[in-house]
Parts: sequence; structure tokens; C-alpha cells
Amino acid sequence: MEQISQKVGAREQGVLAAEARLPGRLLPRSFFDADPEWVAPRLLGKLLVHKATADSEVMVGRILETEAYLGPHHEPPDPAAHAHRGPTPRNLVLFGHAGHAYVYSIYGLYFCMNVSCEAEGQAGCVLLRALQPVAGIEQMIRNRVIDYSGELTDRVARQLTSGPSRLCEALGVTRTSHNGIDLTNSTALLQVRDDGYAVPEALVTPRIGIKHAVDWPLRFVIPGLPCVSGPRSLSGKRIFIS
DNA sequence: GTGATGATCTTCT
DNA sequence: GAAGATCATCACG
Repeated sequence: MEQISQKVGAREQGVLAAEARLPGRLLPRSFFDADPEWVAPRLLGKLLVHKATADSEVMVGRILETEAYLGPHHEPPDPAAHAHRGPTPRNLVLFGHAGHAYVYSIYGLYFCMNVSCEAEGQAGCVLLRALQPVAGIEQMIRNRVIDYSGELTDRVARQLTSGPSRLCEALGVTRTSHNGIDLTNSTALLQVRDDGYAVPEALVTPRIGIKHAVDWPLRFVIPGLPCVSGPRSLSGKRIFIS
């Protein structure tokens, strides 16, 4: 019995030590409790952290590309947003508190991950479209099952996490295990953290891959890195994040 | 490098 | 029954 409690204690200490090793500081809920048009550009440069589990090591990616989707209360309504017709069983997370993961399956094959924004009852969100791998890269490569010669070339980095479903696969994010997670909780499996990285340059462009409101400038990108999704040639307006 | 195509299934109407 | 916030693959230039 004593041996068991010692083991549990050791495990708890291990968990605490692992948390202390996570980079940067946890973003507070107040960060997400705002309009997605405000949150999306400010998520650029932040870290998406997936904690270690029994079958994966810690994985960290820097957010390079986001898209804002506006809640149904927005005027005019955003016809590309999942929440634009109001709450359904699928999108219920978006209508809850800010700072939670909304993960849904798309085309039967893939998952996409959003962060919920705004106060309870309002359903704005930010889609994560691309990450720059920072840590746990070998684990991401195993999750994605791609060719890898031992060197993180631009080509490998791009294959790994350039695209909303690619980054979910790289981190092992699925609807069943990650939808509804509170990203602002220090014990959560998934967290968004700030290590003080200063975004050198950011662009705003129209969102891609959608069929409604295609020209709304709600996609935000750190240009010049291999992992940005979509066409290689980026045309957008430069923005300054305060 | 770019563009077209098909895989595949959940969700909502 | 139809649509979809995608991706890998293939053909082509």
C-alpha cells in the first residue's frame, strides 16, 4: 500500500515537473473573451502546447496562421461560420465560455481546431490554420506518417503542420479526445501559451477554402515561413499588432 | 509549381 | 439528400 502511494506521489511530482517545463505562460481566459477579429491576429506567435500522454511526448507549435469566424450576433452575420445559424449539437462549445477548443470532423477524413471567443452565449471563434513545429517534432512526424531523413527541412515542416487538418493530425487532436477542452487551464491536455515571441510581420488576407463571404479580410498570417498554408505567393495587407 | 480530382462521412435541412 | 473552414495524388507545363 505504502509502495503504491509512493508511486502515485512520484507520478504527481512528475506531472508537476512536466508542467514547470512547459514553455512560456498560460494565456488567461480574458485574452479570448473578445471579438475574434481582435483575438485572431494576437494569437499569431503564441504556442499551442499538447502535453505528454502515455503514448506521446510533449508537442509544441508556434501559431503562424489564423482565421476569424464571427458569431451570429455580428452584423452582418458571417455566413461562413459554423455558428451562424445558432447553436446545434455540433457547435455547442462555441456558445460556451471563451478559450475552449472546438474540434470538428470535415470531409469524413480530417479534423479542424478552433478556439472559442467572446462571452458565454456568443459564438465567435478562431480557426488555427498553421503551426511552426517547435518541440516534439519526431512525435509529430510519427503522427503524420511522412518521409523524414532526420532533418527538419522546409519541405518536411510544410508537410507536417501547414493546414488546419495537418496540424490536428500532427498533434493527434481529435474530436472525441479534444473537443471542449479548456485551453486556459494549466492541467489541460491542450494549452495556448505565450513565450514572449515578438511577431516580426503580419498580413491580413481573405479567408481561404470557404464558399461564403470569400472576400472578408479575416485571415492572419506571419509571412515568410514554410508552414503557412495555401498558395505560396501571399498577397495581403500588412498589419501592426498592438 | 499549379490546377483538377476523388476519397469519405458527419452534420444539418 | 446535400454540403462541407481538407488533403493527397496525379497530370501537365
